Amino acid sequence: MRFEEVKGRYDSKDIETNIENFWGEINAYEKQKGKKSDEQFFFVDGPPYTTGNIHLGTAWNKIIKDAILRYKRMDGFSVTDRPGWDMHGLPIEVKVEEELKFKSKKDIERYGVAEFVENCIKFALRQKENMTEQFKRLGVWMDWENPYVSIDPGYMESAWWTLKEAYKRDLLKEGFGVVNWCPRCETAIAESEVEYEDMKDPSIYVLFPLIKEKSSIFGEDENVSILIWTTTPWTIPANIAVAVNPDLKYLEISYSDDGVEKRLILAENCLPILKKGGYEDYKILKSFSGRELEGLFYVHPLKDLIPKQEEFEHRIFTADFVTDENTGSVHIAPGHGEEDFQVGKEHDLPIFCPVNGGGKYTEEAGKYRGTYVRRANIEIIKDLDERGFLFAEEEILHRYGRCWRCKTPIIYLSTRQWYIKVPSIREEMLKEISEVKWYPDWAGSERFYDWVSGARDWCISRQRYWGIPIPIWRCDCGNIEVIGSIKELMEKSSEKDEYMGNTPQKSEIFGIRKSKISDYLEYIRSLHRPEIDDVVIRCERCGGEMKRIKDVFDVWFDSAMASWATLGFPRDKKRFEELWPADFITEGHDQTRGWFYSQLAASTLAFGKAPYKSVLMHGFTLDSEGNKMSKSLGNVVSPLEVIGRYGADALRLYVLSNAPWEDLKFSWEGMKNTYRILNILWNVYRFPLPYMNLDDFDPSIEYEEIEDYLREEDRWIISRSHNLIKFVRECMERYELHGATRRIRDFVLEDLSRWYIQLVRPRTWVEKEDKDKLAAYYTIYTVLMDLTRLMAPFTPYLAEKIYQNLNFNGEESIHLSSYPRVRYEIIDDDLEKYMDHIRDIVESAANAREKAKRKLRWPIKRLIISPDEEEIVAAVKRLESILKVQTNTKAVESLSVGERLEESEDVVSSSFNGGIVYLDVELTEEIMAEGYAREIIRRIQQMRKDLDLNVEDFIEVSIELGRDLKIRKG
RNA sequence: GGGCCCGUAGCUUAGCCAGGUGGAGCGCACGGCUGAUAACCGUGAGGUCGCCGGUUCAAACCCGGCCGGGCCCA
Repeated sequence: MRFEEVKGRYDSKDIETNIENFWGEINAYEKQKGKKSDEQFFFVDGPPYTTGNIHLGTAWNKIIKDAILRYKRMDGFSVTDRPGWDMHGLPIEVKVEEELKFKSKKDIERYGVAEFVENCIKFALRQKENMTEQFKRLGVWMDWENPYVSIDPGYMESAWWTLKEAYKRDLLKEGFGVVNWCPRCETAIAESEVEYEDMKDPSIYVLFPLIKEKSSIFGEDENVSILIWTTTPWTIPANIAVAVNPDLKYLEISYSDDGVEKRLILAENCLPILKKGGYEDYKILKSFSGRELEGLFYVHPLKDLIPKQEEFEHRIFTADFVTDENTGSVHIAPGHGEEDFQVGKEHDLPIFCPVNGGGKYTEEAGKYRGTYVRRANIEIIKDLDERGFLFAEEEILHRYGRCWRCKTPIIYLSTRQWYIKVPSIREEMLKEISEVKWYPDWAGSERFYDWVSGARDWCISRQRYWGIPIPIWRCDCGNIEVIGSIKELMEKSSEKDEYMGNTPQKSEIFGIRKSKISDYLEYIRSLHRPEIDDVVIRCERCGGEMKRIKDVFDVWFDSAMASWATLGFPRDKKRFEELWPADFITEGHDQTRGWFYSQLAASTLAFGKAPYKSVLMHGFTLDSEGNKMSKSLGNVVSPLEVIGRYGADALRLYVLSNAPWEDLKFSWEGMKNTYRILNILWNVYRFPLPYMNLDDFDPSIEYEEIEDYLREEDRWIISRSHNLIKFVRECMERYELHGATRRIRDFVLEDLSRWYIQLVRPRTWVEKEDKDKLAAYYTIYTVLMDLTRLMAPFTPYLAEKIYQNLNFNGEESIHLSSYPRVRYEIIDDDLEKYMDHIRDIVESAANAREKAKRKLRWPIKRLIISPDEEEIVAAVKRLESILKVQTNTKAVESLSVGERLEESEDVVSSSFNGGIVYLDVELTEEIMAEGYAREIIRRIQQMRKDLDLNVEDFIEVSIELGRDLKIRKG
């Protein structure tokens, strides 16, 4: 038996286990890697963060990548498919802190940084292993044994090199800036590490009394205050200024407060808020533009409690960002807000920030010293009220940021941090965006372009432990050294004999294989904190001791290097010159401000060039309602659960049928349906096997040998399959994976299962040697072989399974074979068009039968076509035999174009796209005989089925006829 | 509040770029086939193409506004 006959339905679990083992046995992946090609496809994997498990989104991401990489390999490219892992950063630190039940940084210091970092290494490595196993289960072929990891000293060195490039180009600066700050983790955190959610906060309106001696626009007896609004009372101790919009209209209002006449200033559109303070009676006295208010002085309302405030002058400035919401005047605390900071910088104001890293007030906050800022809100409100400055107070539910790991509400603090001066290279970056091919186009030209246009300085420093140590050494004299490589550090280090003298990491970095290193942990630790912090450099300027600044890099800086760090650059320049920049990357649309951005910034500063040539931006996975999946909503679907129920192939085909750049609303219904399609394909595949075996079909037969025996339907399905190949290839070139998969699904369902297999079935039952039957076998075989290779990137297991059974002299694995190529000469577009018409007519005839209540089992005397155009006539003429069989008709007639028939008792009609079908349903004796015969057959078959008989079981039949029927011979 | 994307039958969606009869699958109702059979196939019902306005002889499609969802930012 040439082909293994297949019993039973499509069983994904069985197939996928079986094929996974098969790949393992023959080392399929390694063999594929061994295939060399001159054509390189340098793909860079966006490294997932190693925390917890994969989810549906990361699964989709890797499946998209795998489908594209498999396609590229089959199409003859040598593919770089090294996966990456993002393993540093706060999320892991927080996990480890949780494991160790730590509450603050002090606990870490007490425990020991070295031990803590070692825990982080172990945690990250453990998660990496977990997630690798899960990705593998999706059928993803990547170089899992040899991933790039951001914690490898070799990788870290690339980050050092990059920072030094920034330094050389004067793109690195240290400066004060306002950052998102987690008071628990006591570090700056990235915007991406901030999670926004609704929170209740006070919402207060505060009067800042103007100093009349310095405010000439008011009369001498006027005690006027400017009204501001804030949801962070705790920032008022740090208030330095008030901002108004220069172009808005402001009003001076007189109102009565417990009988005392008072005056305040607010924006015209904010009048309604007077009611909030309970002041229904008021008078408008004057109006000013914001510009006229500029330069007025006011008194800090809590200056008696905060002595330091006595030292500052408080003034009104104008700023365009101020809107006429709330009061139209914004309280400015340059130490506690980005915009505030900008105002401060512009006007050279003091950056007053009386809050420490732990979120508590410092000495400078006077009365409030030692209090945790959010806890001080109530007291501050009370103090304002006692002094008569609290105009109104309420509560507000608004979105407020929390540290996404430890959930502590963040605060904004001005601190000294290290920055990459991105605005200096912004124009270069924008230019590079247009050099990149974006899929879809708007991902680059609109979304990303807009984002980069607003690019600001990139804060790269973090006050934490688990990250790439920033390679800046500083001397007390102010001199700094930015170190670009381990070698450079060793040369400059005054203790180089002790540091890294004979440790394994040195060997690794200078080219000795990792397998010789006895202790991988030690190797990784060598370049991390705290070991690295002990290295000192002799200051060239003053001869003093330079020490490393304590900061580590923002993790986004790590992954920004991926495209060259994965090539070992700068140590290995050859591969870099050969491959860089990346041909292709693909990630979710959240990476617009993430990896797409960080890579572009780093690459532009280091090479003046985008690190990727093309980018596919994909969507997010949402639940069936279109809401995001989150643990708190309880709507998370695990990819492993999906695989458990329907298999990896079905999951892959399902997610790949979604337009990549659109969000994917996961539905179990959709999964079920996709599984069903694979089952139909499975049935199509297994149906001919027994017949082929029975006839000892030889698949080595060539098209030219059998060409003359091919029926029209054979030519048709072959033509269809080559048009399919053409279409799928075109889609893949544009990364329109959904176009490809949907067209394949349609082909399987419509062309193969519902049409060709129905047409071809009777031919396989002929029990003698027959060229017509052979032609059918050939056709099915050829079409299946093309189809299965076409599908290999999408459903790698099922494709392999079918291939392994059908293949006779091809590659050992389907994934080592090449992608089908179009044979234009066997595409017959006319024939395909004709067949469409025939299918329309058959469908319409079925419709007419329904009207005439005539089952398909009963033949029809005549089928008459009234065509709207000559093409229909041609189609009917060429494919008449198919039409006859499929409509179970004795005769087919065609009228001339436009000619119609009258309906009658025996003639029913139904229109189709191209004309009208008439059925002559007159019952002749012959037709009745045939009809009843088939009724009897059907009855017998049903009884056989009810009795569970086999095909080869013989039965005895006796038939009793009703009195109207008689035996008719023939 | 801003940028980008999405909004088509009960559900999942094609069509929109290059305006001119809105297609499909699931589900539902009815039926067929009985040599793919715990499968397969057909017919039918079901659509204000998110809402409003504009351009046009003609708009699901182009333009503007609004509403709802997503991502990112403020």
